[in-house]
Amino acid sequence: MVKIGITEKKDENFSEWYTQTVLKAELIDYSQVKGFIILREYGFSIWENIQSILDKEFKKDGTKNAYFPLLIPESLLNREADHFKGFTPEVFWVTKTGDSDIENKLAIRPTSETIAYESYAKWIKSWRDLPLKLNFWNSVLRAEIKDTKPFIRTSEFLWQEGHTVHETEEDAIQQVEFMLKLYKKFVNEYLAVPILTGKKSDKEKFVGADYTLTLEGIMPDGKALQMGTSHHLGQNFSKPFEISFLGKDEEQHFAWQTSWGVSWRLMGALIMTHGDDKGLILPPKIAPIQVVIIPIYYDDGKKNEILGVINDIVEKFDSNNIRSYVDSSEQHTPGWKFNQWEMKGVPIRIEIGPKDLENNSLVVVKRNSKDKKNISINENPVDQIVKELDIMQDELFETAKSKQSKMIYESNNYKKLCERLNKERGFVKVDWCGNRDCEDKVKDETGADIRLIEDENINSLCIVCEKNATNSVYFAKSY
RNA sequence: GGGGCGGUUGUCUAGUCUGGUCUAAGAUGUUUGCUUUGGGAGCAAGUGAUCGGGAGUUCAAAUCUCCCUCGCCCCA
Repeated sequence: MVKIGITEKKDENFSEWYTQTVLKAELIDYSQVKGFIILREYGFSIWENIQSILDKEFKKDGTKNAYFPLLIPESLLNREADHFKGFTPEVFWVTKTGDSDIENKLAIRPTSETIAYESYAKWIKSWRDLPLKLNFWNSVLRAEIKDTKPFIRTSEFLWQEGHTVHETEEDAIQQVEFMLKLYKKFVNEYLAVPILTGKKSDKEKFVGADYTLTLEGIMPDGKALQMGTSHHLGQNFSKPFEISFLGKDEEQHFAWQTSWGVSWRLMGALIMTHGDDKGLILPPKIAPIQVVIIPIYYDDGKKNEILGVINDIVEKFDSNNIRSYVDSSEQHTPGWKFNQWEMKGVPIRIEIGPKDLENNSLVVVKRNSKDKKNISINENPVDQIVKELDIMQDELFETAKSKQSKMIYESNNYKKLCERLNKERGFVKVDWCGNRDCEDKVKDETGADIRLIEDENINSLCIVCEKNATNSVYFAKSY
């Protein structure tokens, strides 16, 4: 047999496996420019599914979509000093039009806070204008010099950024927490990826935020992947951008703000979490094609009969909102198609050939378990497949959860913490005093940082300095 | 930020060390025809590469030198 699929095993050479999978499943291709990838139609349709589900949820919460420009004047970008400092090393600048220099250079947006808030300041006059909740589906550019990886770290990425403005701090906090929960629910229920959630340390939070809430995935190689963030911006932007309103008390107040986003990193997490040695495995709820149907025939008579049966099934799939595809191409043998669609992660495959026609049945194969069974054409096969898709969605989540739980450790000994982080990777839960020095010490020794703060106000000792600890946190190496 | 490996046709690989046999080989793909189809079919003919880009050394460069670029891996 010629080996033309994925040639690396997921357990043995995870990085190479990942690269091959995203390329061979035709999710992406590389572009001519370092750090930039082409999202191909199959990959884009996964992103479209993510978009459409989240978009509905945002709108339910009263958030509306808008679009802001790609180019930001430097004067706007540096109005909030911390924010500017945080982003400036990775900003792409536009300095010319044609051959002429631009007098005031323009930043290609690394994120839209500044350009949006300039407008927000003009639009918001009174408490009646609040809350203002907008979301932008766009791409942002942040120069990545090294260690680029499709979906995980690229210089341009697709995402959504939500930007809300509120009358009170309580309202803003509620929004920040609401978005975290919304994201978590989506990631768990649709992507079937288990995550941990919590607060970022001051070192790791979004520059310009009071605090940042995060969703952290644990990839099969034990490294953390930040899969989304929700920021409480406090009044850090409303003050420099003068987003103020006349309150019910007839006084001027600075507004309270939030921003939150998820990117196509979610797709990276999806691929890493579920894939196997044969390629992608896509959870049914997010798969562009949920069921692929492969006809098998030896002569034209059977061919027409089989395609007829398939047409009936496809109609039923359509009316049940099941995304199906019939691979009736004649340039490949069924065996080739089996491998191809497995590589592309389609949850369920149906085979139908002369033998099945005789028995009045279909062969149904599940991508995750490779279980193969016959189901009768007469007994509502579509209903059965709908059920199988539901079951598979759950199975993928359960499998991912049990794998993830094996990579979460606790420790109360500094040496063991370092050993663990250096050797086995994974997340290690420890108690921490809240001091930046202790955080940096672990980073220096292991390369790991605090991925999230889980509990606050605990009563224990810091694993590094052994003074009073205030938080329990997870350390991990990260993408 | 530091280090290592690599780029040869759409894809994968040989050739590079030791320059000449390379007018670049094989597999796979692709096109046409026949034949086949239940786990990556077969035969035949055709197609496809300014050897990542630039400069240099040389009588002669895929091969040596320098610069650039893209990808991958390890470390921080």
